[in-house]
Amino acid sequence: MENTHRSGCPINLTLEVLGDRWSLIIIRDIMFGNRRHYRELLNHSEEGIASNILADRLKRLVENGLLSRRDDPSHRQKAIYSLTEPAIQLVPLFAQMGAWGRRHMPVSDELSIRAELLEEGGPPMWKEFMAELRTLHLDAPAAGPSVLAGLQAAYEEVVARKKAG
Amino acid sequence: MENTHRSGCPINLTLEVLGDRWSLIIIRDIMFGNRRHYRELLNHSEEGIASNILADRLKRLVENGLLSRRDDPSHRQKAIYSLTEPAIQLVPLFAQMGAWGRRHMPVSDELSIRAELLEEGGPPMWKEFMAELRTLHLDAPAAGPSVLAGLQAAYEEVVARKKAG
DNA sequence: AGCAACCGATTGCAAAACGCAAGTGGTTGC
DNA sequence: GCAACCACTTGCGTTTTGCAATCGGTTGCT
Repeated sequence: MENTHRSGCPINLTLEVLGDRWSLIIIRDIMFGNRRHYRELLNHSEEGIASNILADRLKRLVENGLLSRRDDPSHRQKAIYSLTEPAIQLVPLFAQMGAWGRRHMPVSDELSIRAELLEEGGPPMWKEFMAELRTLHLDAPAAGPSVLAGLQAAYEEVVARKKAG
Repeated sequence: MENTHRSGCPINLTLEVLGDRWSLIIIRDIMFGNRRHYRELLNHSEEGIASNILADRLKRLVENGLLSRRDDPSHRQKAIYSLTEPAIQLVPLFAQMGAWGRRHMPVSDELSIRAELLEEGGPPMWKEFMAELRTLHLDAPAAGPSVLAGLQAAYEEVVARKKAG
């Protein structure tokens, strides 16, 4: 028993694992941006995470069972980070966080379009998205059209429209 | 422009306001435990928050518009903290956090019964609960039976059963 | 074979946040 | 008048964060 918890409350325990300023950012980038390597997470980070923080969080998230890490067969030094089933089940939480942020915080258009679609899609879309994440991260059999591709296309359309207009 | 944000992403902005180990704990205690005074939050804290951290978080949450603070007419020194509408709209987020924690973390029975009921009740119950919170915190007109009382009764029943059994 | 670019981190260091215990100045009830 | 209570604050040692530079190893290109 290395780990002593503050309390057995579900909300507290969730906060003990995910309650900091970076853990969910990293999971978000893996989930919605399909960034699977350390270097991708570091260089494309919208929020500018520091390399030591990223390394620490990846380690903690793997220890806590939210990510898995395996070697990349294409490069002896590369590691591939994947979502685990518990992390995939954070989709509804992300949807609610996005919906709340969109309503109450000064979000930007291009970065909130995905949250908007995810909110409008509701639980059926979340389930579909989770199934897709399982095929990407857990080697589950693929099925149906891609929610991720739809979200990405919508994002790129907003970016393009902003650039044009 | 006092505040510079890491990015305009809704999830990031939500984390900038709520992404620490205490802010949501405090809102949870006000929301589900109806603790409205500093001393109540401090002394009945399941997780043992320190007094300076509590003071700092209350200040920040008021500054960020999640709580409001007003004088208690019954005691010149007492302050009453209330949820604002943005904080009340965190109910679905709490429901998802509780559901996730219950599935993936070592929760205790008596502290997770409320999360279970909130999950089972689904969006209709959340809406009802939010309406009730508005009457408690925003002086909205009261209506219907009390979700909060139901959650509290269920919690106390589990506690009593544990004590007896 | 040599070399630049890239790989996932690690290190050093200063600043900020945290956690604990004690204390502050004031109010209330008896 | 006095103990209990009120919302906080202070001091201080520990931990975490953020930033920049660096590490030893791998890869692709020539």
